[in-house]
Amino acid sequence: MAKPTIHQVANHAGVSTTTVSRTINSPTLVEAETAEKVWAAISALEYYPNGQARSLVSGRTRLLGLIVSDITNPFFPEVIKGFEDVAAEQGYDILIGSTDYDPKKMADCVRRMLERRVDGVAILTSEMDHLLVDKLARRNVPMVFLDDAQPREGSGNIMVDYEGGINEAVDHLAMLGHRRIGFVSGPQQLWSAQLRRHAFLQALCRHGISKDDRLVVEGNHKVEGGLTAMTKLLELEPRCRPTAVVASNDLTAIGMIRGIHRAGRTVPGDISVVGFDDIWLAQFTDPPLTTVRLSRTGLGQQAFHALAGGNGVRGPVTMDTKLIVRETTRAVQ
Amino acid sequence: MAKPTIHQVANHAGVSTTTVSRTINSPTLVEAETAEKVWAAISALEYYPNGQARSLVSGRTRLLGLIVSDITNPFFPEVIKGFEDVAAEQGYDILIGSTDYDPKKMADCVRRMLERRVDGVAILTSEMDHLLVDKLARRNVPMVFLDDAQPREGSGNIMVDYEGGINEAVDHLAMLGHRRIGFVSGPQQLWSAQLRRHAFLQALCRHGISKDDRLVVEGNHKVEGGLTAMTKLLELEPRCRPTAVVASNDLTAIGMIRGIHRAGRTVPGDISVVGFDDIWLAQFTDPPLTTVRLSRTGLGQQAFHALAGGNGVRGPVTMDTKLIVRETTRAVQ
DNA sequence: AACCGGAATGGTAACGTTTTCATGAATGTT
DNA sequence: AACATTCATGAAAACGTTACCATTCCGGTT
Repeated sequence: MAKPTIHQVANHAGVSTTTVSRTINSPTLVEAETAEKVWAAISALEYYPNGQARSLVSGRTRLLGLIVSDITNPFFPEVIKGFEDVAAEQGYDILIGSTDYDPKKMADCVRRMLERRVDGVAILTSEMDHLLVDKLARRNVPMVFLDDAQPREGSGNIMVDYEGGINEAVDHLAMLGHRRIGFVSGPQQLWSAQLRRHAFLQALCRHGISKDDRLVVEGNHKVEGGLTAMTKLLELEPRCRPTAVVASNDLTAIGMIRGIHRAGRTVPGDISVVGFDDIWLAQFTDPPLTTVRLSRTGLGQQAFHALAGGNGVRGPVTMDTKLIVRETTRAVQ
Repeated sequence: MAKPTIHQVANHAGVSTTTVSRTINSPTLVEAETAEKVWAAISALEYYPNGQARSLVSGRTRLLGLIVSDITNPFFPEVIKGFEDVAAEQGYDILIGSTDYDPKKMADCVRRMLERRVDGVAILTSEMDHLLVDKLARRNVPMVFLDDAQPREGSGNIMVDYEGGINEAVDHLAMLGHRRIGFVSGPQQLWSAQLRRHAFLQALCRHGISKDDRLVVEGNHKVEGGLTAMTKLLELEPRCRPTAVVASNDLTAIGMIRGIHRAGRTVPGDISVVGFDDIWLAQFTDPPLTTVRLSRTGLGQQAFHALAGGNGVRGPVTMDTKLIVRETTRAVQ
């Protein structure tokens, strides 16, 4: 009684298992009266179809893999939420795997996904092994990546329009009269970090501001990296010092604000700060952070659609970004 | 070739499927030489056993459900991480479900878990329907809860030692000379919020500080609730106003700090603040937050062990808490 | 009256594993 | 030398579904 099978339901309703299956999956094929009996039996026995058996025969698991590097990074939970919400709506379940930036764990994730026969997998982590990806490709597992440097044929790729948002940010700062604008980048071995840095330099160029290498320093996309990078910028002699800084992500921006405060200066009084991502907490920093928003729930949704959306054609998708002006930017004195 | 079965492997190695299965699952039963041939075939064909088929016959899915209310709440990602890390280590996969505080979505989660035949489910959300829980219980699905008000026979329950940590916090404040200590609670329909509030009042009592109802106000465990609660506390006439406040969680504390700043006062100069949880970002508030730490990765690990740990006996477990002194507390002037 | 077509249902063979149970071959025991 | 015992393997029966092919029954054509 604990876990009734389709046979028990069939018995209880006095029909064949085929009919029960049909009642559930293609209701039009069974007479109303019979269907009623079947449903009665189903709820009487509290029958839940066995997903394993189901997908064994159908070949589809309605299971999607989602690989992220670190769920603890404030960037990811919202991505996951977006993905999961729309997946659940469509009857898909999701299998989460985090790699912790460890190739070994990454390989493990892939193995698990393969054994579970996921219907697709979204790989939202930056460091990925080509051999592993090929392994998935060979088995025709639909895939989607985030900011993949070398997009693969037949795989989805979600591209973020870094240029758009960062341009807006620099526009905004230029409009406020800033000419010495610094940038704290992410780790440059990260492709997406390179993209952001490049977008910044280009925006600068567009405003006819000549590049000053001392104003571009490398962080690590973490709070602590932003803090030390800022300290470095503040050590410049006063006339070189930036009056505004753009960060490669919000965590970095938060670290930078701390650095500025720690040096006894104020934001935006002395220095304006612009972040990137608009993580949830950006609105709660002190003062609230002006930043470029990248919709992460939207990103999750796109990732889902690229995998199981509908038509099955997978191609590149662009996520656009837009500047959210809060209180860390002000006209230069 | 795309998805080789155990038969193909058997053929390729010139043995029976039984032998292949044994090579994988109980290597002692097969001769070294044969095993070698089998492994060669396995890697030549890139064979991954089909998990669905596997668990269909074995009855175990090695799949664990994890239901949370909102993955976006900074409390959860670390819990998930703790849970997932140890689960992966033991060869379990996890199925994530979030309820968004919506009973309908909760019911949906339960149905999905049941259909997937999870080997156990951790329900880390506060609002849960008894009927749903009974449904799981009737099917003998191992369960574990967080701060369950009415622990069920045979189900695990993880209890947080709120008293311990909050006592430490009040000790700390009393030691610094504070006598008028406020508390901003969580929503009182939440059992765990009641527990925290109660722990605070008891700690106060222990220090011979009489309760002042004006100093205990209800928040909502969010930043915005902390802010408005604090505003309310600051409206008290100066001689009643608290010199220190304890928050029911860190989000609330962050809101409170903002409220204090907004009123033109300083932390900890004018008012000391203590949070609860020690979410990741607590160390990055300005100034860094003194708070009571509750190890969330530890919590996730406990949840896993309660489900699949080993001996199979499930009972209550206590998570202890401890004060982390940072920079939002100072001796009263 | 014989026939055809469709609608409703049932029987059974897949799906890819693991788990009996059975079979030999080899080793050890008396 | 006959007989247990272990060891390494294989054949076939599960596991719970769905997909395919019958079968039956009925109303409608000719």
